[in-house]
Amino acid sequence: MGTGGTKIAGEAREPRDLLPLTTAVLNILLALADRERHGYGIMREVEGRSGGEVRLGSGTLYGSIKRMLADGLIEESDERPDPGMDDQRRRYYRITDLGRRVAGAEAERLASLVDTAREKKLLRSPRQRRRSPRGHDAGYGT
Amino acid sequence: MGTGGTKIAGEAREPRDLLPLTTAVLNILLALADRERHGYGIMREVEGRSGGEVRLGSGTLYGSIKRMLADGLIEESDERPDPGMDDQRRRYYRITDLGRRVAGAEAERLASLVDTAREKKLLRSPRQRRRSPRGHDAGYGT
DNA sequence: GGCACTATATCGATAACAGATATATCGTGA
DNA sequence: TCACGATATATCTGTTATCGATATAGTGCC
Repeated sequence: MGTGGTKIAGEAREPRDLLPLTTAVLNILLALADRERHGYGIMREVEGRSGGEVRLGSGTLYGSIKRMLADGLIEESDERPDPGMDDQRRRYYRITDLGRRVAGAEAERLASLVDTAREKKLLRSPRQRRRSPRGHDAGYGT
Repeated sequence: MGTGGTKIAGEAREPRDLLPLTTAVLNILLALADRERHGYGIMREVEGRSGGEVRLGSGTLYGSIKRMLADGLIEESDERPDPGMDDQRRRYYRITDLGRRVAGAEAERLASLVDTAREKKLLRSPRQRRRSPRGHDAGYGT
């Protein structure tokens, strides 16, 4: 995953063996952190959360999902979270405990880089809030 | 640059054309933020700052430097910051204004991801300080 | 002189990426 | 009912970044 990571696919049981993550993988884990979603729903959540700036190509999305399944970061769900709308093409995914720990470890790693950037005066505001105008989870995933 | 980035090498004049950055490129920019350094010195600064966890391979390092020069993120310096120790093999680099802006923009992007991870309860501590036992800039670069 | 460390650079194999393409289903409205 | 745009998954191709190995050589010290 890293582009630049040390990991043994399919055998890793500890978060650090899977780090660092690519932005795509981290974004997918973040999208799945609060609820199960299907691939296309993940795509829209990421795009919505970033205000349209981050976009996952379908090749990146489905390629990442395949690898993440093999690594045990996510797993497929049999449930249909949206009973009223049962599109049979959809495949839903759920984040695993390992996925949570890996995402947390990666976020800590990034937070450390951000801290360094602050210390070295590369970030203007010491603590800024930039969120998109509207909520980032309105309707995605259904 | 990204693994996953939209940029036109050599033509970009605005930070966003160069985003997202790879971890390697961001680390190099952070290492150069407070002083000029040569390649090997960058390598040790990154390793030291992360407590030995992040390591830049030489292929990654010099390949990144070449691209960053082409993109105008860094430039070569003629000065010898360490007069007493003048190793002629060394090539020193300096961060450019563009490099500063790009690093800042990237750090903001990452800070946004970290915020999302906090909101979704993937980070235990809301604000942690993890620095290596000793200062991270003791002696590197000389 | 000999040796470890410093220092830059390139090469090959691998992995991840974007975007295009393929295929098919779904919802809506003419 | 049929056409169409949006939804949805999947694969393929070309490009790029990465690691680790390899090459080459200067430096400091005993």
